[in-house]
Amino acid sequence: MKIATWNVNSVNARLPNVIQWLGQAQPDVVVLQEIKCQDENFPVLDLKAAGYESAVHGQKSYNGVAILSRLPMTDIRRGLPGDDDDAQARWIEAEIGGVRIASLYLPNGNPAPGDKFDYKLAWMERLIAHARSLLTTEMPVVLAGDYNICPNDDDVFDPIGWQNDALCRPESRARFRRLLNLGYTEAYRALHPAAKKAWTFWDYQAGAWPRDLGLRIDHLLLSPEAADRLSACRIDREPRGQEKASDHTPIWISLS
DNA sequence: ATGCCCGGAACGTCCGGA
Repeated sequence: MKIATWNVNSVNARLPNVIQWLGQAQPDVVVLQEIKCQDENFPVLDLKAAGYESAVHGQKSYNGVAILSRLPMTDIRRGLPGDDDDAQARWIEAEIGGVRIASLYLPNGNPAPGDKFDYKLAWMERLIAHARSLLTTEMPVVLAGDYNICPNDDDVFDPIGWQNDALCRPESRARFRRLLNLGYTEAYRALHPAAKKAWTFWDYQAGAWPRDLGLRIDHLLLSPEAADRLSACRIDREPRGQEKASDHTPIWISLS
């Protein structure tokens, strides 16, 4: 089972890139972030023609997450539990082929400190609580998406310059480590512990892509039952170099 | 380094992104 995550920075602006990549990479499941559209504007029919069913949790203009799957999806749940007043569409999960798979878009949190950083940290507390509860199902769990966290200094092109950014601050990293301490495995580092410049994001500005100044912020976290089946994890840089690219590129795992 | 870019909403520019 091949599972990918990709922050597409508007699914409608990115549709040709997404369709092409699906045909080339042949993932079974892709979780998307920043679809930037309401449910009724999600390109369900184009993706169905490409072989994928869609589960969507959209929002006007900002945020929005979705799951694309070649296999049937059941028990679809929208919204991260823990705050009924949270209107931001950043979480959707479904059961697919015996695996519970989530698409998450963790808040950016800048500027820090501030209200947005407080929201990020509070969202992470809810994520930790929900991730803990999912472990009790004894089903393989894959929590995939844009975490907006560089877990360590190797995951940012300029760790000193970014040390006070919400993506790198110790409060953000500490909560990410708490997720791992629950028993989750971060797939890329598990298989590539010493890899450098394994970026998944390059800013549109300042020539970040041609200069290879990036961040590693898109992650797949695996419960023990899923981690036991992890056989590959790769970052596919090719889509970032295309015309009209997203600022993120896909990262995928294979489960045996 | 956040001025540079990009998408959405909207139609002039601002917000959000990371």
